Amino acid sequence: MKAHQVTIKDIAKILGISVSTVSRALKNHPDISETTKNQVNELARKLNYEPNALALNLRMNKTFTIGVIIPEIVHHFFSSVISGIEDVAYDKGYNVMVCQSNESYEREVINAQALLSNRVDGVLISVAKSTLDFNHFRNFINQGVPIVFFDRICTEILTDRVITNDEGGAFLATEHLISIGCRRIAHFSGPQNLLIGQGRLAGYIRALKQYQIPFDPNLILYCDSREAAIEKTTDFINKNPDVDGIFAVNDSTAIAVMQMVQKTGKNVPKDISVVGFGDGPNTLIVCPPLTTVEQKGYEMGMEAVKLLLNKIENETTADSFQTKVLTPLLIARESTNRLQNGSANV
Amino acid sequence: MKAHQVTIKDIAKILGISVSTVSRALKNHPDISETTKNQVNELARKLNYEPNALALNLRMNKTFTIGVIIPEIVHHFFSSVISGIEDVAYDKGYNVMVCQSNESYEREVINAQALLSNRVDGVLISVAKSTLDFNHFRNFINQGVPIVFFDRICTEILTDRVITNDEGGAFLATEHLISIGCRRIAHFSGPQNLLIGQGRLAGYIRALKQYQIPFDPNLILYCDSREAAIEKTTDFINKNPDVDGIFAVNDSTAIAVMQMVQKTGKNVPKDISVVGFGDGPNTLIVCPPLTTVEQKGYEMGMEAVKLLLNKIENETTADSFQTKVLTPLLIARESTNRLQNGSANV
DNA sequence: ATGAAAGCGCTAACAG
DNA sequence: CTGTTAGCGCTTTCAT
Repeated sequence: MKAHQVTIKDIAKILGISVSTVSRALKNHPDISETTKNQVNELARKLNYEPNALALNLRMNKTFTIGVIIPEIVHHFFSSVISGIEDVAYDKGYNVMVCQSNESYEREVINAQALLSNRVDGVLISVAKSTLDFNHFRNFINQGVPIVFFDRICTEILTDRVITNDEGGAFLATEHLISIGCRRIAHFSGPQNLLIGQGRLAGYIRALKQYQIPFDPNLILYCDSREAAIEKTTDFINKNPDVDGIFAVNDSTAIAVMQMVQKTGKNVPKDISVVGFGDGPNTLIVCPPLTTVEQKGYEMGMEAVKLLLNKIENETTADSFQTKVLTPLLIARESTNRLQNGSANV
Repeated sequence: MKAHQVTIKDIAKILGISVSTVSRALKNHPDISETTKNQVNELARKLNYEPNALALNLRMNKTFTIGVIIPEIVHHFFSSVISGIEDVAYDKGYNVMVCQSNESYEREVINAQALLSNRVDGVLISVAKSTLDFNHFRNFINQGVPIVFFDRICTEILTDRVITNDEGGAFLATEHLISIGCRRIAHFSGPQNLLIGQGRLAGYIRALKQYQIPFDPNLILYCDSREAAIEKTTDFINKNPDVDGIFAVNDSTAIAVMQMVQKTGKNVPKDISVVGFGDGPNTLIVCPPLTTVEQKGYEMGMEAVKLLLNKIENETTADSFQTKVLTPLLIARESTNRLQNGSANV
């Protein structure tokens, strides 16, 4: 069914010249006469000629395509990252192939294989929660395909990386809670096999230490999704009625926590102040608006792809790897505002 | 820099057999002896052989890749669609190449060219707001590459389509406002060059007619984003103080409208009830939770890619096109609940 | 059961 | 300035 796609051979035949001349004319090679160039280009346009990227890629051993392996597209942070990746890649003439792992190790392996098979020039990876073995990533290195990890990085493989300073961000969040007077601060944490989870917990602990707030392990609860928060918050609050501040590992958890706290009749921020992490669009919509740590997805995507393109196009940088750390800022909103009577900040 | 990727030639040389034998062994061709097959497969695994998809695609004139052109990835609806596309495509052994138009016609054209050049087997398209000319899409048809439009479709080109029944959804939304007692209902509309904008307006008008509510063109305001709503709502409410219901073309507009209405001191839903369209995650988070029309992005993606794969794999269906219409449902929440005193529905 | 050879569309020496 | 040729990695007739 596929119609015959026009090739340089067709153009050559019609014009009675050789394919190499056509090829060169199309590439504006200086050797070719203006007359020929014009003829070729005109006919190419008329026939709707589209160069066959497959043939080109095969010949050149270069695809101008970069792969992305990401846990989930339906997620404000990750879709922002993709957007950043796409915008930069597009400017440099690269295509992007996005694969979702859906947080599944098996699917991540298959994604990696597909990208390898398609001979992408490089790969950007954010690791799935369930991934514990990293050999499918090592394959890229072995085949000479550069990779860059972002956000959910893998420390076992030496490559470029882009991360948020999670520890620092968590410190800011916790420090902020302390500064507004909270003394019994809970942390709703992420999985501790992910650096993100570790870092955010570490920042929380460091802030407590620095301000000499006693650290109570009972105030740490593994809870990193809206669903988990809805399930666990009420019970946690009942068991720890003196808690006056909560720092959650991400925004959606924080928002759900806030809503559950409100359901118990307590006031946010007066009784319990809440801070999230991520600065997604929901933070402005929820009531009260959520204080959070901004996590710049779009910029992370841009930085990651820049590092990757640098490796792809610069042979010289092959052996030096860098880790780019994005420093997050605290965005204070009503969910931690104990002074005024919180007018909704739209 | 790129390491030499192992080819069937390498395997053939090492084993002292021909490439065709290797090729056949790898494909489990019945002609090949078990011994040879085993040898080949074992060596392939040992050498980390990955078939070169480029060569295969070139040879077969088939890429097992489908392209997607979408206005914006950072958008709950569209990222859900992509997710649906990916999941089905993945099951059928296809890769997905996602391109964002960023609502720009020029970029859409370039995306189309890139996909054409990469010889994707088919394309899924949701048209950019600014697109008025469709020849870049006709190119696909001319080259025998099937396309399916979804959500933001193009009626000028005859293809398969997947849409939401926007008119019906808008009717439901408006009818709901009428049923709770609203009589001065405004519509914050989308651009009228998009069918979506047209359909949602049409449903609104039909509901008014059916329930004999006088239609007042002054109550229709072009306003389809959070930013626009923040800018225009206050003024609109001041000029039309008797408005008691608002149906907005999408959720983010509806949410911003609600927040602005609240800022004027009016109560939602008592004074003004609000309905959105889309059922994104924000609808549950906002206060009060937003009544909306559910728009199933994930399913739309699944349906669209199914239609496409059917066209790709079934020559017979080449000339019959269908339009799949997803019927939306109304999800009633607190933003239109005038009876009780709205306990937040988490 | 296996091999030789052609060809997918394109580029790049090399030769004139 | 243009043509000839080989080859990228793979599949597939056609031989044997």
